[in-house]
Amino acid sequence: MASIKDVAVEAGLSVATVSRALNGHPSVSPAARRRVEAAVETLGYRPNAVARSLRTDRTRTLGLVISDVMNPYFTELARSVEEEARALGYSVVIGNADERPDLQDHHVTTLLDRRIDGLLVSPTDGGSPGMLAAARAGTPMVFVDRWIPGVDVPVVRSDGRAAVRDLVAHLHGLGHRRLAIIAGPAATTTGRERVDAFREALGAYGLALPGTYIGQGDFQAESGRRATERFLDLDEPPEVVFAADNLMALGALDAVRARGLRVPEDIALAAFDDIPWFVHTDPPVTAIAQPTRDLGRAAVRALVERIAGRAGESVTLPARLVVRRSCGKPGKPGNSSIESPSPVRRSTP
Amino acid sequence: MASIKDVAVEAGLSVATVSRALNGHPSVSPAARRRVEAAVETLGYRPNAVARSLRTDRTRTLGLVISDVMNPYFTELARSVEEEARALGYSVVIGNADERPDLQDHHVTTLLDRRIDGLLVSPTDGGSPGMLAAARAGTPMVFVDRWIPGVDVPVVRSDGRAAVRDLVAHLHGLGHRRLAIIAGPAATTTGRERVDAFREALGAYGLALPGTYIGQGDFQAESGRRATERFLDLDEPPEVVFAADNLMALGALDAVRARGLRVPEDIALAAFDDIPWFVHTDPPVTAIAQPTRDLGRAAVRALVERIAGRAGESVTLPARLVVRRSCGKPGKPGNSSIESPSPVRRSTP
DNA sequence: CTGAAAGCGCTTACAG
DNA sequence: CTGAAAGCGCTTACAG
Repeated sequence: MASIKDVAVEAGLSVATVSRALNGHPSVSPAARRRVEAAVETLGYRPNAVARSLRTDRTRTLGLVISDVMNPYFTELARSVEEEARALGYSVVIGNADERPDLQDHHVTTLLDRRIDGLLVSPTDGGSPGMLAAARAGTPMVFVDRWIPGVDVPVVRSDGRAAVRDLVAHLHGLGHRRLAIIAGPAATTTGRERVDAFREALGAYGLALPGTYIGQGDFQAESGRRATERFLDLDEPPEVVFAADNLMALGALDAVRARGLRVPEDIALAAFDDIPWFVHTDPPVTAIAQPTRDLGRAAVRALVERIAGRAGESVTLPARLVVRRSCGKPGKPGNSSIESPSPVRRSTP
Repeated sequence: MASIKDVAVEAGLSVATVSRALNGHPSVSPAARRRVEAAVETLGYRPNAVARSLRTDRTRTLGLVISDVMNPYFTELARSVEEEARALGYSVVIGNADERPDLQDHHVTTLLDRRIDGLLVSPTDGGSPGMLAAARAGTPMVFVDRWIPGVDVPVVRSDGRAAVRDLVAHLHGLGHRRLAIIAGPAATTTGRERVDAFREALGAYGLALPGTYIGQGDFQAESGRRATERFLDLDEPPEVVFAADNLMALGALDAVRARGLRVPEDIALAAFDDIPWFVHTDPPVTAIAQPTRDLGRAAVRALVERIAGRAGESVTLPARLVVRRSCGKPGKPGNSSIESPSPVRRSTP
């Protein structure tokens, strides 16, 4: 592969001048510029980004460590992060932590070893040692979606509190009184917050959230299945199950179906995180939608600010309720948005 | 950030000895090794992978350029690629081409500039100039899922021919005679092959595949919707729509539902690529499942072979039919596998 | 406007 | 077993 030295020889110039021409430095004569261009063309030369990074101490690469790529929410987040980064001249390298602290550390370490310019993290499980060390060491960093209290890093996330209130209003309006939740890991902020918001919203209606109605999940489908089975085994099973993410909702659907029960007739279901498939599940699932694209964009912008040595602001965007049919026939759901995309006909009248 | 020089000073050794200790070179005294370890520990030293790469001309990084991260099939592929790569000591950088040749070239170029050791590609649209140039230039490369005829690169893919035959047998057994397909881009191998396999399988039953029953899609949901609308507008609409990927099937479901029609009563639906959600759509979708994990693993292994200068073998794995309810009441579907995961009860008896 | 030289942080023959 | 030195491919003060 041709190096800058080859280009210099071909162009009859020094590597210094070639470098300057390549980088659009002003003090290069038009003639030299033309000869460099010609040489680059004939040699098919491409600058070696590794060498350039070593010299400049910048890689123009961002790291993104997320908890689970297979989760459509994170996939969409990753996509919008890459788009915005590309627009700003950065590449992004994704590390999939799979909700495992050790894997999260593996990726953080690898990324740092490769000298990425900044790190976007949705921390698994209250943060892993390596991740916390990186934050302390002053690596430009921004938390997305989840964050770690007490760590001085900007946070870009969405606030589901209002949407959860809308959801509970909707459920209460449909006559439901025994509401359960499948929570995410208590070590994650989103795991805790969604339970807190749910409990608080129930409180406004004088409803309690007993321990038996809190299923412990890990944001994976299988845990949603198990938690739902336990709910169904109770002497007094809940009338509604609210899954704190879309994968646990999938597991809940599995469990309900496996018992030959129906949603929403036998038990209602709602989920945090809206995904395209929820329109087509049986029944379509009522969900809380995050402004995922905007979150990704804001996170990248904040990180690039940090890299430039500026503050990088935290951003909180509201989530919103999307009512479908999985909780029963829609009533008058407060200030929530109602989705009626087309002349939907129910197969069971 | 501490460099190897700092470690050398701290340990009272030369950088050469530190480097050797770090790399597990045999000719380092136990005493020196201990001092290096101690120095590394106190300084929190981590080798700079950029410098190492420049020196060794290897990055231990693989590039993966796929056509659409949001497609669950590719997400799963990416995941298994990363897993296998990690097991072999490689990182992987993913580029999302979004079915756009220009974006594919952007990623290939960026990846090559960063001197990745090898490239895994699922080519968009018959290949982009930069990608073809990379292949000619001898970059270690392997095609996954899709490939480009005439380009001398190992191909790891799955063969859906037998599964498509099983599908057509299943459909024929259910009494369907007017079968349509929503094809992928004709420029992609998977776009063409699935139509060919379908036509061939129909031929075995003396059924034709008229042009009006071939919808031109682009593997995105929206194109599935449009193609389905056109089918439904025909004087004699098809009885079955076979979508060549899962996203176009989603679009087809949208279109059918928007007209107030039902699957499978009004029109049957099947899809290439199986995904977890197909179990929970209304109705559950009959699909052809690829051995995605195995494909990812085999692709990485072939690429690592190539990087090592060896041949790297092409691999073709069979896909298989998974019968659910979207084509009508299951009959006796030849040698296909029938999925009945649990005591499923149909809500409409 | 141009070039010679230093240096980024490593690894690795070479000599001892 | 260890160290001095060269060199990977760039960029960038410095001098002219």
